[in-house]
Amino acid sequence: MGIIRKTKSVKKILNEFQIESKALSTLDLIHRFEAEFNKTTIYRVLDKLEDDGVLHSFQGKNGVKWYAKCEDCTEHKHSDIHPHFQCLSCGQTDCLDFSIHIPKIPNREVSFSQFLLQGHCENCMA
Amino acid sequence: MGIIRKTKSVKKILNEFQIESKALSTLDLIHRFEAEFNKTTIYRVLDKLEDDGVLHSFQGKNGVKWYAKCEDCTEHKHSDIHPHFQCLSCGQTDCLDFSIHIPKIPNREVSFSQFLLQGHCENCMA
DNA sequence: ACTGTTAATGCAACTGAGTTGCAAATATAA
DNA sequence: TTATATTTGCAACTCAGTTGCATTAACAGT
Repeated sequence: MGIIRKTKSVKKILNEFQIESKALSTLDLIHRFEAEFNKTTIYRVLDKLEDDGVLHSFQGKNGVKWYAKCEDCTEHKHSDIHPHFQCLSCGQTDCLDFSIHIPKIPNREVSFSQFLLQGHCENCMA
Repeated sequence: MGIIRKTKSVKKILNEFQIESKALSTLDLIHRFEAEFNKTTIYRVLDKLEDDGVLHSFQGKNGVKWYAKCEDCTEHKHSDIHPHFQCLSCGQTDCLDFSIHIPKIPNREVSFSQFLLQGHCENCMA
C-alpha cells in the first residue's frame, strides 16, 4: 500500500521525526498526539510510512516498537546492519551509523537482523 | 529471589529445555502445559529460572519473549554477545554459539545487547 | 513419619497494547 | 465544485501479561 494522501496526521507525525533525530516509540507518539489523533490513526500512519520506506522500525527493550527515519536504510541489506542504541536511564533511543558484519552461518540463510545495544547515553553516564 | 522449591512445574518446564536444545517462547510453554499448569505459574517459574541464571531470555520476532538454557551465558558479558536465530518459516529459534564483538562507541556505555538474526533454517531453505 | 511454616499455585479479575468494522470526514483528481 | 476513494474516529474487541488472595504443597525440624 503506502501513503497516498498528505493528511494532517501524516504531516505532523513526520514532523516529529524531522525535529528530533532520534527514534520514537509507538506509545510515545500516541501519547504526544493523544489530544489530536486517535491511537488507531497513529498505528495506521506509522505502518504506511514504514511500507513506504520513509521510516523503519525495530524492537526496543521489552518488545516495544520503535520507529526512526533513517537515510541509509536501503543500503543495509543481507549481512550488514545498523544497530540501535537504547539508554536504560532516560530511554533515549537512536540509530548507530556503523554496520556490523554478520559471519556466514552454515546451513542458514539470514534475511533480516536486529541488533539492539542497551546501556547509558552521554547524558546518563556516571 | 530465585527457585527455592523443586516443584512439579519447575521440573517439567526444565525438562522441556533439557529434551529440546532450542529456545522456547513463553506462549509455546503456556500452550504445552495448558492442561497441567496455569499460565500465571508458567510466567512466574520462567521469571525465577531466569533470575537464577538457569535460563536466559531474549526478544524474538514481534517482541515475543523466548527463553533458552544456555551453558555459557556468564562468559558473555560487556561487549561480547551470542546472537539468536529465528526461522521465519517454521519459527524454530535457537542460540548461535559464536560471539560478535561490539566496537567501542564514543560517549556511550554499553551494558547489554541483543542480536536477533531472522531467515531460514536448514529444513526450510529453498 | 508428622507437623508447622512459608513458598508456590490456581483462579478470577484486571490492565493495557494493538486490531477490526463501520460510518463520517476529508484529500485529491476531474 | 463535485465525485470518489482514502483516511479518520469511535467503540468494541482480542489477547498477552499482571495482581491479589485464598488454597495447596514442598521441605526443614522434630
